[in-house]
Amino acid sequence: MVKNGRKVALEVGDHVFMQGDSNSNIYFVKSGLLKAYYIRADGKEHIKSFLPEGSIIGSMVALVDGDPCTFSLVANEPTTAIALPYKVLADAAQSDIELANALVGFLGTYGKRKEQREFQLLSLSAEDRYALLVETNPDISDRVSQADLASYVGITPQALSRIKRRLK
Amino acid sequence: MVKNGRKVALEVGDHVFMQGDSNSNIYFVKSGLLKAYYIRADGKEHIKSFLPEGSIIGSMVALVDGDPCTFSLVANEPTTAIALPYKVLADAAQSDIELANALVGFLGTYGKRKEQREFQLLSLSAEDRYALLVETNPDISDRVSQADLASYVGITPQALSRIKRRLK
DNA sequence: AGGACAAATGAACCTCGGTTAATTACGGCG
DNA sequence: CGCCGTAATTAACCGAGGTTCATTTGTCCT
Repeated sequence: MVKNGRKVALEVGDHVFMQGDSNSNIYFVKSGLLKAYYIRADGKEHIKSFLPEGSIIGSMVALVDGDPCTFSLVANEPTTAIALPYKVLADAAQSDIELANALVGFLGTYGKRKEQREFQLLSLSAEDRYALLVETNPDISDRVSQADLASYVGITPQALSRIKRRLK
Repeated sequence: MVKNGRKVALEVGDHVFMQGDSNSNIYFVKSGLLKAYYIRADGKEHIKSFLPEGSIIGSMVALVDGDPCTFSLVANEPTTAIALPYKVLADAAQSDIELANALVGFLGTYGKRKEQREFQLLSLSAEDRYALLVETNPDISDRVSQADLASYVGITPQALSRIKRRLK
């Protein structure tokens, strides 16, 4: 099924889609690193997640309801990915039990990830979230800028710098 | 399918499950109001979500991986719900295409909700989150205590009191 | 009506992170 | 090597929210 997808090659800074676009594809990241982020009305950016090779991503509301994407997706490194329209997947799943269950697996994993993120944002301090990120994803924290790390944690680069000093 | 579930009746304060329990049921809230919350190591509570009648809830990691529940679920009003083991659902979905697609629908909706919550926690101030809650769920904000509202928004009751005053 | 307990508000003080702006690394690259 | 643009750090100030504790407002109960 995935083999039917369209291959996408991206240079650093290329966007897969922008917040507000109509785009109901699911993307399978083959190599490189994507960055998903929100832009607020006042222009501030907030990083939603990092998507290294092996990740699967799409805007849930765009996939499920066909609404405009709620975030932007950009390449942080030269990246290759496979694009597959969700509708194709969902339609095929109507008659393909195996595919339907694969979809269940994907959605379950996605829900799990978001549940963890919700917990972290709700119950952990910025310092704890940073420490957790470094501990669980040392590779990621090496591959992105301080500013992006800070944005992911939900603070400014300056605050992250302070935290790093505190942690000595 | 849902008819095969076990009926659960709860008084105010009764727990459906506690954080750390093994419980891989999906619950369909028929009437009343449930409250999902995390307990941190230091004893602080943080409300994950309110589940009024019509909601569907379960601990995603418990459902998908069989891990201990990551949060507690308690009745905030006298509540009736239907409990259905996720495994039963998932297994039945292996051979029932319609059910599999219903499951896809549930998981998609769940992912959407969590995506929105992530956005709010990451990009909105406490004041904005409170205003948004009152605007989109006026019923909920009437049915729960100030302390619970504050906990959901991610602040203390005192801070919420200040915010309300600011908003006059 | 009065009493008792919980919920909500208010005030004083403190801390963390935001803001702004200056300063110091750290690459390319001519 | 020195220049320049970007990233990272540091500092000074400010404001939102946390903490603690006191006070007020409810609400239920008899």
